[in-house]
Amino acid sequence: MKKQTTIYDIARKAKTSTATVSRVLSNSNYPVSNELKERIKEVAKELNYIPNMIGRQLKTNNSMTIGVIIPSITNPFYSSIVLGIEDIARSRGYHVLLCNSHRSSELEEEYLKTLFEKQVRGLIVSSISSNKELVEALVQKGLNVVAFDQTIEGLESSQIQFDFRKGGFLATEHLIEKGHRKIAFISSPLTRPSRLSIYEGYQQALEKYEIEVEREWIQIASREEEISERNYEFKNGIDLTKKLLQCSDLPTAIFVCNDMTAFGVMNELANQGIKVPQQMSVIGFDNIEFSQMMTPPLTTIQQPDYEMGRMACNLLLDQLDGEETKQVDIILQPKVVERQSTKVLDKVFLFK
Amino acid sequence: MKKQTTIYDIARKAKTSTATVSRVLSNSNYPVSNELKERIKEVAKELNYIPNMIGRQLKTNNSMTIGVIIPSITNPFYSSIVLGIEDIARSRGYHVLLCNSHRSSELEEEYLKTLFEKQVRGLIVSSISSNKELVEALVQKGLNVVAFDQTIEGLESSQIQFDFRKGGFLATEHLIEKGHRKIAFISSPLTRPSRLSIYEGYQQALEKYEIEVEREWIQIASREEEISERNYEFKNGIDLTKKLLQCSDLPTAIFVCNDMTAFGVMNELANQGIKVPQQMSVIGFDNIEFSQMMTPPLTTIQQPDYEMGRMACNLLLDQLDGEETKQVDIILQPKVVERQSTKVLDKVFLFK
DNA sequence: CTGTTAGCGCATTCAA
DNA sequence: TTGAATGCGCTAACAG
Repeated sequence: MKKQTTIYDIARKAKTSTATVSRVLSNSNYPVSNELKERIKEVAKELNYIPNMIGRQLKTNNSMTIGVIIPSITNPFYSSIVLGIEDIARSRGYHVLLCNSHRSSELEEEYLKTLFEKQVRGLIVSSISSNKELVEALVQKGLNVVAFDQTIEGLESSQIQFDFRKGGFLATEHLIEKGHRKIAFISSPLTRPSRLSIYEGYQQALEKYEIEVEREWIQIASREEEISERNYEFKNGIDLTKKLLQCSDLPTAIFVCNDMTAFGVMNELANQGIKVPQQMSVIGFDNIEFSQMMTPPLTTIQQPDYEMGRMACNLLLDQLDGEETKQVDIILQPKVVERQSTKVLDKVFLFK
Repeated sequence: MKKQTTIYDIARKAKTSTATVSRVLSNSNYPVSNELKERIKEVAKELNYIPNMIGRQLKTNNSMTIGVIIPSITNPFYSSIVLGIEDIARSRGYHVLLCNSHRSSELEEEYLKTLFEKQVRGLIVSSISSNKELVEALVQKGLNVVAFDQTIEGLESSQIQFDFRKGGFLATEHLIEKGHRKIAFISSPLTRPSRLSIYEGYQQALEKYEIEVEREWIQIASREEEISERNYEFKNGIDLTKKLLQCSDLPTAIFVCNDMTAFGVMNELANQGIKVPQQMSVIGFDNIEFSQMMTPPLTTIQQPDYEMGRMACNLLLDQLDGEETKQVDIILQPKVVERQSTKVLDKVFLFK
């Protein structure tokens, strides 16, 4: 990188001081005569001046940058959230430093630290780590944090939660209302609170309607795949469905913990010649953009990704701009988006 | 943000100088006695010291950060590329500042400037803008750039190109080899060189095999939707297919300029009860992860997204680390990934 | 081996 | 209205 032009160069050429140049070029409202103002701007343009924000940051201790940590950037659910965050950040003059934890606690901690070192003014995070010491330490040091997706219990910061338990309940109830009683559950490992809640919702619905379910119908992946496994969830859906289909007594409906996994489920069902929804109903969770693009379009639980991103960012920037650290705690409500992957149970199944 | 502990605080408490503290904590290999080294580390831990990279940056003029500009973060093609970039960047100790131009030239220019202001050491960009003045100016100022996807003609920097024309040719030829002669083309606006090349490839294949095609079979969207239109391409596919299906003489196969649009095409075909591939063959372009998840899985042209990201990043960092600005120009080759959305034309169609 | 000092680019206090 | 001077946190040249 060559030596860049600085305000000093401009000051010299415009025969004035760096102070005045700074005042003009940083749009300060400090009074400067119009004549001088013009001259400085002219010289700046002439020299192709582009300010060095590092200098400004060091002085003002205000980076106008926020950090975002998510588990997976290739999962459309998260990329939609990031889009929401970014849209708001941009409109309010902030920039986003995006980090992809790859579902790894170690990477998450590393990023957490780096973001702080880079002096981000705030942080939006879907934490994967059960160890919250570091986040808490940073909050203690004055970092503003908004947690979403995976909420961090006891953290002194704003949170955007989602009622996963109710979502799990609604999904299961939707199937029950369609006449299903043999309802399978396919899920990634229950290592995250969100997934555990979904599972609880499923169980609660079964209980409420006094339905008993075969052990084998509950297929939960045992290991969490970390780092660079790209379509991990899709593959997971395929594998778990294979296992499920080995049961002697098959379910008539499957509730899947998220849409990406549900795509794997549908894929394997198609492979084995099982028609959705005629022979098997499938309901997902998240309502990512792609769920409407599937054939058949996937019935699922709506989690407003883009809006969550916007909300999280607005919350954070309100805190940053307002100086006051009032904690807000929001719980978003789920709803069923019925499409064509679920249907009323055929009588032939009912009396089987 | 409260006042953070600095090396000065540590120096005072450890009864030494900031220079020595800096030497120890920045892992310099400058000799410091073990005893003092230990003491400093201890005090640093005690005070929960986290270095301020802004200070270091201002001094060393080395941010260890690279910028990335892509048109859409929610398009899996780009998010896979970003994943590839990020994986390499991380492994080589760099960080990524990601910007989403929303297919807007203005936003792109704004980001370009901001990234430079933030002192990124290099830039990986899929440029949407036809005005390359700003990029060129920045390159002139010493910014290292690697362009991909949309190549920037005449730019003094490395490029990772893709043979879009050949890809378009191969896709069309694939359909021709399956016996198709009535081959439609559906595309987003041909405003980008990449898409124009795909279209040329399509035309060349038709010419080579002496095939004439109805005007109406070539459906190209007229306006490029910018900013925050999330599933723009999907919708586009739906709209253009609707138009196409109004033709009196229908094609037997459709070549779509990218997978996302192809999803819209397949969706609308399903809606109108037209079976893929029995009644209509569809081939896409890109081979994003989701194309394998569709029913039927989409036949498409492979563009190695993740690997392109890795390659671009390695190229850039080689330049940065090596000091030498040797320009590399790579043209990646396309290949057909045959899945189940295309099939040999039925005789019933042949003799119709 | 250790400490003193200068300065990276900028904004801001203070004095004029 | 302008300019000189200071310092943000850190590293590096230099001196000891």
